[in-house]
Amino acid sequence: MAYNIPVEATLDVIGGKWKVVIMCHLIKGEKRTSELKRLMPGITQKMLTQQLRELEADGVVNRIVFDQVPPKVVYSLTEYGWSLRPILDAMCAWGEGHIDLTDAEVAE
Amino acid sequence: MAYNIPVEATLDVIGGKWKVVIMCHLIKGEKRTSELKRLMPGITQKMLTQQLRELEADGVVNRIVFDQVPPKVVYSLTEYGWSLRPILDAMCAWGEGHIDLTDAEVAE
DNA sequence: TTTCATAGGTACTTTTAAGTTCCTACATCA
DNA sequence: TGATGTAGGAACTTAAAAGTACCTATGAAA
Repeated sequence: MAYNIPVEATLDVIGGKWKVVIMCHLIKGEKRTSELKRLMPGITQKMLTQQLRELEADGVVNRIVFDQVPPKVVYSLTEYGWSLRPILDAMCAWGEGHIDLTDAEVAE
Repeated sequence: MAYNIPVEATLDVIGGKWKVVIMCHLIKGEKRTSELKRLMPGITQKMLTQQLRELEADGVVNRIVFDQVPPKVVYSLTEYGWSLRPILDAMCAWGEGHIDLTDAEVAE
């Protein structure tokens, strides 16, 4: 598909409500499914799996299944996923610097 | 509202299908509504207005109305909006470097 | 033996995002 | 005179995203 502006290609990969959050967690190291769920109390099992599948299909996330019971699956960023790091870092940094300043700065 | 991770604050402001695209255009200079519409052939008048209103409400975009007929309205980034620039730059750069490499790189 | 935790799958519903169509006002130009 | 461009409002519909509830398998621990 053709884009009107290159940044749309980026949005295709990291757009949506959860992908950036998931990747921000994976930046700090690989995580198994249950860890991610705990880190994101707002996400449902279904959405987590779905988003991880899409990230995997885009080559951004790696999925490693351990053949054991109870099941163990570990997710991590691929090399390709690491190429998104400047974006993730910038987004995280901005968020840290502007949490609720949207409201608070007016009062200050 | 409380966030589980700071980056959610960022997503609150620039999340969605159009906001990043709009801001990427505004980075290059102020634009009037019709210009933005031409730059984004896929957006509808309604969505454009709606997204600009939200960006304005978040203090990211400036709206200047010229009292003339036919109407003229010019949008630009506020100083606060400029603080998002590192994110926008990173996203644009990634998009430029990875357009359809998602498909092409496999073939190569 | 029953319960628990794990990593999902499936079917269904709800919510939100986005799109469509039709409307206004008025100066300008053909 | 009548069409054109501008910026947007309002009502309505459709599509996509997200959520809910319930299901599986199995080894280990209580």
